[in-house]
Amino acid sequence: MLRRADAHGLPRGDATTTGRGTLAETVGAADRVVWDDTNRWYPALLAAGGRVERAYDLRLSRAILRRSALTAGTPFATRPPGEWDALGAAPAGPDPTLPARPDALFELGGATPRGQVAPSDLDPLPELADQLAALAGATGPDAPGRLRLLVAGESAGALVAAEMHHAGLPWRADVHDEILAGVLGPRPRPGERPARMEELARTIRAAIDAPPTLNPDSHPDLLKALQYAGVGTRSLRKGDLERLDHPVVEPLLEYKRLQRLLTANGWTWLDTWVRDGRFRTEYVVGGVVTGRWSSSGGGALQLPRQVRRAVVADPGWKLVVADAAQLEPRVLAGLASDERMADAGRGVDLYAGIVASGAVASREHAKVGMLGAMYGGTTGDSALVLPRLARAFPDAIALVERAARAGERGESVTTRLGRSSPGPGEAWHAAQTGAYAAEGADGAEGADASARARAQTRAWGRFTRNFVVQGTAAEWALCWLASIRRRLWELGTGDVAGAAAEPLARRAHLVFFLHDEVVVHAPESLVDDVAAVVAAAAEEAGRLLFGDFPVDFPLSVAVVDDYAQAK
DNA sequence: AAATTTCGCGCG
DNA sequence: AAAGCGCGCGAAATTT
Repeated sequence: MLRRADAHGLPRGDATTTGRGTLAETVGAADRVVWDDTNRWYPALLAAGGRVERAYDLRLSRAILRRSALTAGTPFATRPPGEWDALGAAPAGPDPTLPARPDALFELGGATPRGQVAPSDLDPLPELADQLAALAGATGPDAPGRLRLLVAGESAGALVAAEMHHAGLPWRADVHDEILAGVLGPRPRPGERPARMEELARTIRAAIDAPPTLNPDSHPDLLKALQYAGVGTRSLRKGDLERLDHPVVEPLLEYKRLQRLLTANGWTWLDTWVRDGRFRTEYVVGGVVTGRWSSSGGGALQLPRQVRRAVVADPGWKLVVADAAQLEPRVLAGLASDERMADAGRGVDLYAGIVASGAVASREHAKVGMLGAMYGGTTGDSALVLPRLARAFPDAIALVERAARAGERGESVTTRLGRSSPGPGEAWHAAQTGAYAAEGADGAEGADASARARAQTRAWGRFTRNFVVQGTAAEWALCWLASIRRRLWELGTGDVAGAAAEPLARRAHLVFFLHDEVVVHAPESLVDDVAAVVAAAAEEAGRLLFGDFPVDFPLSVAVVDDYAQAK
């Protein structure tokens, strides 16, 4: 069931019951759609050549409003969990241009996974009314406005995610194969190691006098063999191995590097995830508690730099790659209204600005210091320069410290637009009270328990410390994405061949998003406009979050033929 | 045999 | 021993 709504999100006209077949006609004239789950409707609509201008995603918005501290006093937030809370995300797709995902558990219209409610059973109208009431009842500075912006951004993100899945990331399988063959040797037969890796395996065995049966992929066996050969290591981590002085280290690190490429982004990956020159992943909007996106399929948010050369624009097209420079510290400056940090960020390089302010001696110190402040680092250079940063930027540092203390007390924290962190959970509380009981007891066990509890306390403080920054940065990114999407559409079609029936075929469109970075696939004739669009959108995002507070969000923008050229 | 855990590494 | 935040994924080991 769908419902027409006006520009304020208020229902207009009668409810419409529709099947997917008639969806394109049904929403064709609507300026805004409210639906249970973007993933359930939008892929088919896109496949039918449709597009939605604006949407309200009830599932995603509900998740935010049920937990937000800003709506905590409303009946909506305090009601016990209901059917809408059990609503699982629909799978993205099916996309007619792509065969079913190899591991797809179910298809649209098929069985509903255990424990999840089929959305068709639920009436969106009362749910929408409830959510609008919760929004209206939000409390705090600018409360309704901020939360409305957040749910609008989250919903727009869902549109972007579905559209990116539909369009796919241009991917040249032949270039990818070239990269693999260059490093690993030609594609081996199934079950065999690539030539270069087999060679390295032999070198590794020779260096530690191991039998030819030693499989370097077996951690326990390899670790034992290393210890037997007198290589003093207790792990196989790259960082640990690098510190060792032994002839086996170099071939072993090289082997691991190749093994990683082969298993994560090798020929199997190519066969599985690239079809007809496109890589399609499923973006999971709000997949991270902080509001960041995650992805499912192909490890899309971990594409190694090594293979990005295979991301190539179509003939007559370019990739416009834009990333926000030092997004998180800038967001922190805005969150804390720290004018001195905002000043330091006036240029393209905030860390250089911090050095210029005299707070620290080097860019590296500025960087590890800020990262430590936002992550809760307590060791090394990061801890060393923190006091200097705290003196130079007291407001910013105080904000993350407050967030950490709140987490240590078991309280939740909230982003700029109103996304609140989850509580620490039962095990955490149990450890706290358990440790309290153990304090009185003598002996190593009591001390142990309370040490563990303290470590957990601090760990949750680091989580909430980071939550406010990472979560607000994710909100900035949502606003950025939504603005880019709207502005790209307004650019219209480029001077390029393409099917007229396909809305994106001749328009610049988003094809990739990675936390603080976007890739737009654009007809050559539009690249200057696209570069202007992403910059204007970044400015708009900053204004939406921080109003008149003068914090800048500069971008680095590259117009390239392949993704690897961007950095 | 299937499900779950461990380790490690890629990305921001 | 733990260790600065957030993730997804694959192979081998381990458990059921």
